[in-house]
Amino acid sequence: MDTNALIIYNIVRTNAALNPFIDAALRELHLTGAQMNALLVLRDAGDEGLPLSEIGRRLVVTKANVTGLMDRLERQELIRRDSDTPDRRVIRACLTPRGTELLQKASPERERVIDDLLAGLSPDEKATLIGLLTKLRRGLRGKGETS
Amino acid sequence: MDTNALIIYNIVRTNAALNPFIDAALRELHLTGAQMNALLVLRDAGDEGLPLSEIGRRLVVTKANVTGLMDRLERQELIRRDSDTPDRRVIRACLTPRGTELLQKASPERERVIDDLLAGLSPDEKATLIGLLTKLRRGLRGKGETS
DNA sequence: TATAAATAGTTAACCTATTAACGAACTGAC
DNA sequence: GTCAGTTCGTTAATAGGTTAACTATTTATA
Repeated sequence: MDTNALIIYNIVRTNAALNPFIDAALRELHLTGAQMNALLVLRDAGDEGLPLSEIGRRLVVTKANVTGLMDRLERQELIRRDSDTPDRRVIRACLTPRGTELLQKASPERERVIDDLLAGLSPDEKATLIGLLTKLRRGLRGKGETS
Repeated sequence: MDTNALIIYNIVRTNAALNPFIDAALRELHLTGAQMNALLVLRDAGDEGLPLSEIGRRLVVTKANVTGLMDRLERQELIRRDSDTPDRRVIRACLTPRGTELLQKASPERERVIDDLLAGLSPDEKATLIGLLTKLRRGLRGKGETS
């Protein structure tokens, strides 16, 4: 395998290797990674929540996917949809009290897991890694798709 | 966001950013990334193909997923299932002539796309990136899941 | 003002992935 | 030889992702 293919392989493989650890911490909360990310976006947004389209932009997923995600979070009563908006096309999602409470319980644990996973890298190595991945992504811009 | 969370973010984001480019090159072949990976595994295996369970191990996916993948590749007549095996539980999959031909057509293009995507990094940077991601993954071993 | 274009969200169909349950076949211990 | 356990593959249900087609609404323009 040449160097370039090896880089793609390493990124895909590392991403895949990290997921089970992150997911395991979420399972006892009956949440998936995608659901947690959606909840975190909503928490950062504050009390009024966000239009579904904006959630899609922040998560970099399609609006069809947002519909499904919100359906499943709504079924768990972690978010609610609010149609009472000035622009009547817009539906805002926001955390329920139950959703807020779940995040408060989950955040310290999440941080602990992440810190543990990356304990093998020094601060310098972490900075280098962030820099290289960022540079790689910058090199993708304007190459065809909007990523 | 602290450094550790930023690393996770960067890996997930970079992986997501790469996928559309890789996928776009596959679309004209009517293949998905998962299907291409399965075909590549089968090509490396040679003429006799591989048991479905072994394909799952190499792709690091479940056997249920292998069943579905093979179903779709078989429908396109790129692979075939062979039940005529010593152990009658085992089903081997192997490339059809059509599957082999498709890979020959696809490989140079795939390589070209990958090289283009990584043109922004110097050889030194590429080596460093591979080293750091490998080290990160090594740090995960023995931490709970088998990755 | 009427109409065309853009935007917001849903739905349907598909692919990839998971877990759980199952049947069929093999293996080993008695 | 039989029976328990294990392995192989399939199926079904669920989740996350996609694109394409659709409705409803808003905005811009002629």
